[in-house]
Amino acid sequence: MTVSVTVTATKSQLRDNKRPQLLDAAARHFAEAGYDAASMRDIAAAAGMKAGSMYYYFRSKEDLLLAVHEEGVRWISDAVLAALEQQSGSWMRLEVAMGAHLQALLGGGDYVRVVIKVPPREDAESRARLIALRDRYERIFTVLIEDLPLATSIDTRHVQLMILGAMNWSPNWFSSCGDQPHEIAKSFVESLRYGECP
Amino acid sequence: MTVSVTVTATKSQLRDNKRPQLLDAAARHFAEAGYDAASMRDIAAAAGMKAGSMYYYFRSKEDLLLAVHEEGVRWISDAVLAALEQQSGSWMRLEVAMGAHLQALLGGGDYVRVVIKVPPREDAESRARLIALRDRYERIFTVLIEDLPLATSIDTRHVQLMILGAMNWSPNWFSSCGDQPHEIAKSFVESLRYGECP
DNA sequence: TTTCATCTCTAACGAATGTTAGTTAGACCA
DNA sequence: TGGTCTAACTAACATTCGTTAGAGATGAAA
Repeated sequence: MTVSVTVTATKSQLRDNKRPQLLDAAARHFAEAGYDAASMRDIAAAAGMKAGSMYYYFRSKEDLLLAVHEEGVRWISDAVLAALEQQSGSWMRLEVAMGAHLQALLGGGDYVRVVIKVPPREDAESRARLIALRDRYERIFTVLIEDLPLATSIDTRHVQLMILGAMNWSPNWFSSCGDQPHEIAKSFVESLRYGECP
Repeated sequence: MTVSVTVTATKSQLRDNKRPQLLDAAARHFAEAGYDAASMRDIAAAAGMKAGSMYYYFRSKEDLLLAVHEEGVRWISDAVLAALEQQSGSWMRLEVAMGAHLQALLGGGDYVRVVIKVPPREDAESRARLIALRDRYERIFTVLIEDLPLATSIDTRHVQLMILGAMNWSPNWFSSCGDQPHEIAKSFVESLRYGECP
């Protein structure tokens, strides 16, 4: 019995073996070239296949993008939630969350880069579901920001938009910056916390 | 001599010069669909021409994008510099500059949206020149931020990256926000100025 | 009226695209 | 051994794309 179980497990592992490579290749190409400029033939070649073979795993190019998106959202969510565990102090919690977000986005994470840089098409079937996924992720920051002891005149909604914008725009300049993701997070939080000099 | 000069000038003005309409159509399509998904045929149709005719005005699609970029940078630079005239007070100057930037970006400015959302291709010939143009524009904010009386521990370089990121990311959420560009600018500045409650 | 530059169109080219249909090699099961 | 499923391939299909060449059309100038 155990033998047969082991065999089937091995079999199903061998079976879907190239799906991860395919997703990796897609994530890399989408992140670097964008949706249109990343051709199915290029992605397939990077995964060691021919273009037609991909349709055994994914029904369409759009499906491939959606799969990458889901993986990316899961990845960054896990990273941020893990970083938040056992952290206390509202400012420190925001800082580690931002650090994890920036690390996931800038530290070579192709999947996350796709989530940020390559939005699903307007007419994509599962667009609504993906946007809902992303909204739920961003709600982590809603809570973190509402916990901050900010000056009463400040609109926390706008603070959140500012913070997410600042982070998500960072791939545009990071390579020529020199600082580490966590240093950048710390600096961003400081700018928010200590504003005008007394 | 002057007569002939005047005549040729009048002639070229009287001529049905569709270059501006062409640029408008290109800006709109690039802004809404991105570079690849905006086809020359669609752009031409929106300007009341056939695709082949565009090549009388522009040598290539890439050239068209570059022309839109230049126009966009000029537009937003003029808007921000005009808003800064006769404004005093470092915080107020930052606020009006941000308000003008956001207004140009969110108030239906297709050219500016292209500058922000559609970067020139990696292999584009004039990419360096355009990046230089944009850098010069962003240096307006370098000065504005260095003039702020910020807490000494704060890195003004990161403040600038945060502000530009917050602004340039705004097209992603603006439509479902409800606030006006200038209100958003004011709110962003407040978040920076009055941080932690005393 | 003829000439000439300006502007636009038509028609096509070659390349690239996402996708599909049919096939094949190999592993597993009865 | 024969039948079945998996996973990949080949070869093409129908579009669409940016771009070009050459031919008309239009209006000003000579």
